[in-house]
Amino acid sequence: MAYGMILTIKPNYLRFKFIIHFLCNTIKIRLKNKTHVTIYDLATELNVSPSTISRALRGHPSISDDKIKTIIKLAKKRNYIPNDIAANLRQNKSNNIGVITTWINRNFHAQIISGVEEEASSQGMNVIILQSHDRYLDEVHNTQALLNSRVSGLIVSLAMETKNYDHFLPFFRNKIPIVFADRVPANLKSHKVLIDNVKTAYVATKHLIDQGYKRIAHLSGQRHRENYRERIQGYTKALKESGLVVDKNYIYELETKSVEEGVVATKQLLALPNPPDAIFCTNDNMAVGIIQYCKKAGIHVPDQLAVMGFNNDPITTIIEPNLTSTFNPGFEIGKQAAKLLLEHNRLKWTDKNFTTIKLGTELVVRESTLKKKKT
Amino acid sequence: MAYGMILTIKPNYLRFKFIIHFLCNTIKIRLKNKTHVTIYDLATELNVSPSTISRALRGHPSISDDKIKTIIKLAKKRNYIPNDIAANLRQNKSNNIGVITTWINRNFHAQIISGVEEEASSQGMNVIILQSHDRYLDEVHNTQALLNSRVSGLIVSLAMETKNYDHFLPFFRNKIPIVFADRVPANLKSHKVLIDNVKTAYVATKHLIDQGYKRIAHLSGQRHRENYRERIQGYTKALKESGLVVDKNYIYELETKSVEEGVVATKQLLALPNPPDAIFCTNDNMAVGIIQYCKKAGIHVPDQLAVMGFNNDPITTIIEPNLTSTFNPGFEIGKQAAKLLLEHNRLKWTDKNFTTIKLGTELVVRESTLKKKKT
DNA sequence: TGAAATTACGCAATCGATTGCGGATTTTTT
DNA sequence: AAAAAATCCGCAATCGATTGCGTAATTTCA
Repeated sequence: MAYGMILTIKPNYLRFKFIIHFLCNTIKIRLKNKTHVTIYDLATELNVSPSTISRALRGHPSISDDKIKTIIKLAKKRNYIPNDIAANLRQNKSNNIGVITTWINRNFHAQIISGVEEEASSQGMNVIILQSHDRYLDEVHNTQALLNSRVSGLIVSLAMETKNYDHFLPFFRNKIPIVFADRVPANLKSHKVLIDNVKTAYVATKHLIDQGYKRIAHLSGQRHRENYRERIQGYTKALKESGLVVDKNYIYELETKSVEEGVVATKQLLALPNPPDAIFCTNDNMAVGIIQYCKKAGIHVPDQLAVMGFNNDPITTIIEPNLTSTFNPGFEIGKQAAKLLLEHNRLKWTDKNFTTIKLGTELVVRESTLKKKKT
Repeated sequence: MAYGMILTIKPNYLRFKFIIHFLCNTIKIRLKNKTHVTIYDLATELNVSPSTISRALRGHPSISDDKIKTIIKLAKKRNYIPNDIAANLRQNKSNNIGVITTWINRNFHAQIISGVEEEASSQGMNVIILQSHDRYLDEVHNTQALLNSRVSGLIVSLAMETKNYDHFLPFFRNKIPIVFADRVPANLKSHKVLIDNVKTAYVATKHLIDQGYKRIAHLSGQRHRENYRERIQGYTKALKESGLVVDKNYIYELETKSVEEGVVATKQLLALPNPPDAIFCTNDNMAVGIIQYCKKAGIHVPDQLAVMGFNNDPITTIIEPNLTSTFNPGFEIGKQAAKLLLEHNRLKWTDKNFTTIKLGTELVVRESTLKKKKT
């Protein structure tokens, strides 16, 4: 018995409409047990074609205003929900963009995602987020998943481990735009949104030098990840310009850049025969951890040791002494990346005109690097 | 001229295969300009049916091992990428779940998302994230988008503004499971994963009382959001049990719970004829902001004023004095929510057996509420 | 008034993978 | 050796929305 069943008639069956109706009412065969209302249901009810429904719902000019109103009214009444999956299949594109980040719960990266989400959803796009946990294999796996789900674009912040970029090739092959955000690959032609790492690190180091610090250490990430290589470059450049020696023992290429790693490095540095009088960290967490360690160890910051961070995380104004850092516009990076991506999709794909956007940063001086105490 | 074109033959056209081939090679008509390889392409090349390709790629037992190997080999060679959109349409479900949160870049919520992502991606699901910014209209809009994209489930942390839950009804109607996480609706039957807000607030308040504080204020969120109502309940319960008066002027229902709001409230509290000697905040940011304000204002924490937070954010161990707070398992909430959701999808939908998971919390005592100084 | 142009809508193919049903071979059983 | 049972695979419908092409009906123009 077919109670509460819904019969949808596909176009190629329209000619059998009455026959099927007859059969249903006679033999009471359950043809379907649907949950969602489709345009065919609406079409059957209004005795028009599905094309008309589709066009009406999207305000196509070739449908009369009367009909449009009637159709929209019925759609609401029947709780019609457009099926994006079907539309996407037909149009060979999806309305979501993928984001591969390292860790969602790191402030700076959350900022980026937040920016992406804001821009994307303002343009009717959804954001699919995957984490690589800084692992190469996770990143590869993520690209695979996003490829299968046919995202219309990809925003990536590279994992620390990643050295090979072949997993991005399918995107280029299939003309799916990629925008690298913050963690970008040096030798891959693509869209990029990032900060000027060399300059930012240079300015930060210069500030330390200007404050009179002579032996400046640098805790960075691994050199093969261009962000850190460039920061090391900027750091080195500043030292050289000021006639200071660049000591390899003063440069750490950390794996996780965790507080623990930072403190271990600090201990080693301070145990050197000629210990540093300043440490420039590549993130704020480490810097804060180091300041806390110093307090315990009775080392005065900034008099005995200056500490400088990176990213201008909210914690910079909580730790005492307040942490000098550099403001990097995470939210804006995400926003620009999304904008670039969506803009790209409106144009033709050309391999040549990849855009690189470098956003400005700002040194934020606080007490942790001020040799002369504030009054 | 058709150079580099790919010809895909749909099943109902297989019989015209040779005719079409002939025509193409003769008239050189461009039939298609495809980017992605499909199972039809593979089928044509291997001279088998698309069904065989589909089954082979998914290891269906009725396909011989030989053929499976050949097909997988060719798929790799041709860089075949399965089209989830098509599969999803056919199967009437998608492989992504939606998450509506308030703010991605708030630590606690980022933790939840992180948990969701971890569990979901371990089960081959993608996570679509949308932000409500604590606004009702954004939340409604977000549900709409996720409905259209046919997510196979929804995880929601309610916006502060939300009082009406009708926008979730379509999900129930269409049997799309919803799991509310942390910010749950009291009067809606659904899956829920959260903490015991009453108990947690009770324990926190009790701790203050035990420390000897008599006039305890509470900065909370708006009462219609059940999290905050329940925390106020727990707070009230503790006071009453200890024979302390519950003063309405001591309870604030804040809108944004920002540092600014918190400090303004604190100033008002301290200006009362009978000012509080302890403030229990519903998040850590406010609490830290208040401590910082107290330092400027020359008010000693915890001697003159105790400050307690909520969530156990990393900043609790950075501020001085360290902030007493309650550990709430954000990551675990997200993970459990995702697990519950995916489990649900494997079972039959029944309106009756909604699950509520309450996760344990933990009071983390630090200096900001210790009247007798630590030694 | 007859021809040309508009208006308004329908037909059926299409996107790409999945799957119930059935059939042709081959293998096993009796 | 005939019958029964596996084995392996193809056919064509299906999911739901979109869209090029075509046409009937109506309006405009000459």
